[in-house]
Amino acid sequence: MTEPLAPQYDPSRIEADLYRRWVEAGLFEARRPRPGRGRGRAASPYVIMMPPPNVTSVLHMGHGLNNTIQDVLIRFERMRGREALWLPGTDHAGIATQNVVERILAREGKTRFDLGREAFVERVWAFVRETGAAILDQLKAIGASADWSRTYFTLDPRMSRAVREVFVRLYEKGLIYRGNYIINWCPRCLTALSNEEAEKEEQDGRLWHVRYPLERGGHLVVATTRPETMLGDTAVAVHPDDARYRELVGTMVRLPLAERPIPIVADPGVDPEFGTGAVKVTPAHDPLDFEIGRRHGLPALDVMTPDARMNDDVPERFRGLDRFEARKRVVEELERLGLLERVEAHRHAVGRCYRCDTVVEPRLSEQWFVRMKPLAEPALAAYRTGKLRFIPERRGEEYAQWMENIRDWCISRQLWWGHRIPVWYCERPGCGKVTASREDLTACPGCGGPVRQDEDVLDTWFSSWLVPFSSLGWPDRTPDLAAFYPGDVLVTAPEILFFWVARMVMAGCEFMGEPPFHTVYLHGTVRDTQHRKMSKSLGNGIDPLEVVGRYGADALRYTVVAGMAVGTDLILDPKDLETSFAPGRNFANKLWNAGRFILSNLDGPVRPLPSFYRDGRPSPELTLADRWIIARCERAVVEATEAYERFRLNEAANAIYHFIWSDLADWYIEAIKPRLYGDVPGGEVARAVVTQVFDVALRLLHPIMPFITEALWQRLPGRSARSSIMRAPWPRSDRRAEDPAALREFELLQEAVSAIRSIRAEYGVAPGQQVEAGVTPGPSPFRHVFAAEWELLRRLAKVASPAPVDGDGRRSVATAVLSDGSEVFVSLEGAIDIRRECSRLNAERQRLLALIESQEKKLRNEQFVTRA
RNA sequence: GGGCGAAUAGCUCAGCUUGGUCAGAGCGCCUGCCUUACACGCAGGAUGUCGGGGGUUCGAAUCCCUCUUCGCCCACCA
Repeated sequence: MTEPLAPQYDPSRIEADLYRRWVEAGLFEARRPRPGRGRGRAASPYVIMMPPPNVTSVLHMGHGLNNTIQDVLIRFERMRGREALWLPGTDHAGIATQNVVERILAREGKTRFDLGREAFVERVWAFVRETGAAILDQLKAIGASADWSRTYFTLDPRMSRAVREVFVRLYEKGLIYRGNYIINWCPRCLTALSNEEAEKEEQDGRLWHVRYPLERGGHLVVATTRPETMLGDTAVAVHPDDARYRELVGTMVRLPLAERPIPIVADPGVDPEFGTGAVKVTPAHDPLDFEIGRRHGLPALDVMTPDARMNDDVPERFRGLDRFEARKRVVEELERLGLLERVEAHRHAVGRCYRCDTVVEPRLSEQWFVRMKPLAEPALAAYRTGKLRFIPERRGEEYAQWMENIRDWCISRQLWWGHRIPVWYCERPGCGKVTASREDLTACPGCGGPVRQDEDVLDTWFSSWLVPFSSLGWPDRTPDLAAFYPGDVLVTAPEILFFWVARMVMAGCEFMGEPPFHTVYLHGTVRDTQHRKMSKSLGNGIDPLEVVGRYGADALRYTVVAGMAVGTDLILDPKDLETSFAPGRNFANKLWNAGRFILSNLDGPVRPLPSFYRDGRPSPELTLADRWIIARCERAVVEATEAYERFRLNEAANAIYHFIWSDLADWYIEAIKPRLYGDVPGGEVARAVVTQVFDVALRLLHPIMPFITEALWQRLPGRSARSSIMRAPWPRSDRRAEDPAALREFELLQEAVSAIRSIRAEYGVAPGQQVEAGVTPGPSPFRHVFAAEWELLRRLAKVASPAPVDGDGRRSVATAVLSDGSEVFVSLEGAIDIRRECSRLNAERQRLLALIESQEKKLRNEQFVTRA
């Protein structure tokens, strides 16, 4: 324990070791409040649900940012005495994980169909077990103090129980239904996607104007962005009030290429302003067309295969063509037939698969849906009544808007990896019973006939939206559930506000009767210097583990916390880690060295001060510098605490940084050196004060920089490697410490010193030259200046008692005579710098002149008005 | 098409809710220092008409209007 501390702080030597000790001591594990065990009134627990990362994911800066923020909040509240539960888990992430394994299979020249469903799922399980949620271990490297003893996986059997329970309950309530709708289909993943999973992206495209020959002669021109879908047209629609087409309604056109007659219908969904005001209707490939088709009883003709090739319902020459290939061929043929009137550039939004970026195909298919409106109402009410708040606030309106316009949630996915839909169909002809069941069925509950389970699995979010209670044991009434639901804060990136956060609120309201948290803190996105989102595909990512390796976890955490204000993005330069993370590293090193200095100077006698105060007044043993640093410390406690409470983590970081570096290191430690060295009496008090203040600083900083603060804190007198700063109480604010007089007087001294220093700098005299007993090469009057400065630095600790009073009433601490005969006084009344004074007076004069001028102007205007 | 946010030193950003004492931080740059905790440091210094224009006010980075440029979210204009 007594090994000397290296002058260079080396995080790699302490971080892993400290983390292991924290885990071994069980310091991350939340204990359930045990009423009646005499532990006194337990504070209410503080609970954060970690957004479960994908099991197969690799740590990126987004995780780093997200989890650092959560860890800061958790550590803060834990020190404040609340039983803090940060509950981690991993998500099975249906599409993403299945894609990963399919890619591995592809390298072996196989597809999932070669293995078959059962073997494929087993293969994915093997993969997941093998990679072993490495992401969670990576979170440990950045210091995450999550309760690993409660880690869940969204495909665990206990989670499956919750999923089935929810599915069956909603089904029985009539909130889950199966239907034929246009859904977003990913032709590459071969599965349906929810609206949220189909990311809209503006893209330059074209608008083709195509002539559809009227059966009674002439043409009707329709505009389309996707000509290939015309092969599946079953009507043309116009607006009912559109005079141009009124008499055509009810007549037929001949669909080119497919050579089929199709009707012209009138529908209010058509915008007469757009294109030609006539729209081709393809009910199987467009949501609006689907609605029109339904209103008019039109057939839906699906012309594509699941992987978006033209199927057998199109003329033979198009069959098997990829949709974009088919588009080219269709356009070419139309052109040859003279049916292409014109083409114009057109910018429009296309949906892309959020996982593989493939352009989604709106496709008619039978899927399972959740009726969302009844679920959304209580979730919206929770926001409106203030039971749920957002930081930043404006996100609340986004949430409300989404809730108000909510659409049903397509929950079936044509994948194999996931929670299989707990629905069984009776295979006995004539029965056809459909049963949703909590238990696996082997026979139809209606007729006893053979049953077949639905082939599809549930959207991965169907398990994640239950996490706030399923991870605590729901549907059982477990002690954990009773103790830790509802939680407090949800910290996440805005991207998954609708995917996850909104749905968790809905599930919480529906199944637990209240939202799972009261605050949603949405932080920004990590971007590069060109404000592009960091991503693997762009190659502009920063590997947090590399940062940890080079600068330490504390430096990483400091950077992301200090670098981001509420509601803004975090910009980092992937090409210049030094610039981004050196401040954190430098700060850690500064703190380390301050600690080294303090610890190595505690050998001497320490006067244990039971309190710095006697009868509410500062003890007379405290010098001005002591009282000042205690007051600054008090201010830091208040500012940091308030900033943490308000999620202003950057403000907390800045306040603590400034206190430690500018106040404690730059001034106080310098000021007490003469006392510590024994040049001046009072060393024992200085030791007591500096220990106390340093202890507080470490505790304030601990949530942000847990490792270095722990390493230093354990070395303070009376502590051991077994004690942990994690269990140290949060510093309490003490109003007696505010001491405005000490602040004011010490600040005057600081000003005095700077004034003297700048005078010295201006005349180019180096401090080293002062050593020769006032003999300086510069103009001789300045030797007073040197003497004063050095004396001042040495004696900061002693000047609390009144200095001698000059003839004119000033209590001078230092005096400087300029070569022009003018003087700079430095006194406890005020540090007067002649230049500052002049500029102040000048500014005052300017202000008065401006005031007079504007008053005159006003007067003139009034006179003018009066005259007029 | 709607809604929202941002524009402050070379770079990354605070400050704006509650107008004056706020023009700031870190990095970078310049000068001088290896002063017995720290050169990942110390002490000084330069740099901004707070995006443009207008308004309210005795006074605006801060409030209002407008323009410009970026960015985000929502939306079934084929």
